[in-house]
Amino acid sequence: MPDVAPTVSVCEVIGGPGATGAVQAGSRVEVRGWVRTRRDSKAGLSFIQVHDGSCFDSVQAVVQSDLPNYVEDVQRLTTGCSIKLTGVVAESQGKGQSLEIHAESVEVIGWVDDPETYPVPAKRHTFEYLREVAHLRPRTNTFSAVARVRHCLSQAVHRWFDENGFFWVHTPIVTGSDCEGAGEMFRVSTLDLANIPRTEEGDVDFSKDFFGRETNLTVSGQLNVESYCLALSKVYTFGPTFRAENSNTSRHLAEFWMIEPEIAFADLSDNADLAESFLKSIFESLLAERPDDMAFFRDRIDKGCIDRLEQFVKVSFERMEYTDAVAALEKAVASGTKFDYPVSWGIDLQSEHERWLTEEHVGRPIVVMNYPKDIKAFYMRLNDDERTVAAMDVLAPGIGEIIGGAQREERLDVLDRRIDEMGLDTEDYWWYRDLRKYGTVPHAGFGLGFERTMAYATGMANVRDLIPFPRTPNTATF
RNA sequence: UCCCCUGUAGCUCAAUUGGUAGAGCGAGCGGCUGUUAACCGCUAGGUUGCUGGUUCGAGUCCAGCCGGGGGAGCCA
Repeated sequence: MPDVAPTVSVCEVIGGPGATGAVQAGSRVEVRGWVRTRRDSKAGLSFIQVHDGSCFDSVQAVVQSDLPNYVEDVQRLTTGCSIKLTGVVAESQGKGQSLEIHAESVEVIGWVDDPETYPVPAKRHTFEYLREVAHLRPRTNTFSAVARVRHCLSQAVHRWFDENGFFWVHTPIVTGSDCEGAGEMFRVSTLDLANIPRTEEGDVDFSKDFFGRETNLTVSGQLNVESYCLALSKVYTFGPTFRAENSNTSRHLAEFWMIEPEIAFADLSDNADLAESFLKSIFESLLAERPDDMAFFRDRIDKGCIDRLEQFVKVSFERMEYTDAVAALEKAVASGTKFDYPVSWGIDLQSEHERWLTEEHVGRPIVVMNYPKDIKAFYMRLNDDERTVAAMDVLAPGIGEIIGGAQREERLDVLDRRIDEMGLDTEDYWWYRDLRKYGTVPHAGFGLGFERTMAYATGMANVRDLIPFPRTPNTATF
């Protein structure tokens, strides 16, 4: 018997997703991880479930009572203890797993001081409770699965863009642009709050601040990424985004991650094509790479999640003009469907309308295109009808809007007119306008909320449970 | 920010018309078992979110505050 056993992951031992197959029955290995449960048999052995996060399932270690530290250590193990064990991988005699580890030694690395107070014992917990122990919730089945899915989708995002000729652009987190216009912003400042410098007029004197001007956390990388788009043709951002809106819903976070591709020499239809093939691809990757976690979400969280994704990657998105969407809604109202908000051309679609369109009307993802110009941002391209802009929203059943995007206004005169109409100041957009002065091209892009995408994929109902440490109004504990 | 619901043991919840708190899970101890949401028995554990009020008496009624959840708006 060799003295050294190679250290391997639980995933390698039990042959989970992505395992290399290097570990077979008969291999002698070392495994490190945390105890999920311990079951004693008075026949003189204990069963320890060990997880290390490398895949969904834990591995069962079978420990005989003749180990020297069986009584003083092994029989005192409780949920959450960290251990290092060596042993031989073997076919299991019991049901529930095919392979297990017959332990030759068990070393306790870290005890759980007081099992009575361990916040995540092996029992059911509500998600609300687990948010209060966000530092320990990744040890639960659900949150380790969420973490792996998050990683898998993140990698799939970068891989897809890379393989399709996109460049990842790191747009700034701190922005001096006060004109991003996508909601309330968090101020970034080093001014002494107890002693704020004032101008002669009595206003806050931001020239004394760190950047010599007013700065905030970004609400979108779009304006910045457009400049790289008009040089590198196909670009994207993927990073944190901050909104200081006082939003208290299962779909909003103050800090969330957003994916924003931007493509040059492209129109709204190209944009919708991009959204569709991109989304399909990352979901295909998820289905292929995390069957263990997805099976868990199907069994315990949302029965339909796998079917839904399999459908999603097969079926083409429904595309619908805003005008036709409103017509469909009006027709529904005429035949008895009740909405809290009235429907007519010119309104922004309410959540209930979007839900009806995607869930009732077509039953799958839908791209709504060409919205009235008055309800959309200044930078969206004005259509020839002069009433609508080339905007699009992708709506998904159960989650609502996951993508908002548009073809951008590339004509300087029209852009200036729109800035004017919106009561904004063209001076503030000098560099953005430069992009239209010097070699402008039609271009388009969109923003995809990463946590919402995860919610759609997993069936998890609240975006607060899809980001490791959620930030919401009144909550930034961890 | 608005509307609704909610706050009792470590966790999830009970407590009849106001009469000073119970269960399940978890934890500890013991029994049993190649066990696996294990099972059986025993034990410990609560100034009922906070402050004030009504009452002989408040978990229960009232007011304010704080926390949590759901929905709306805003959006991703």
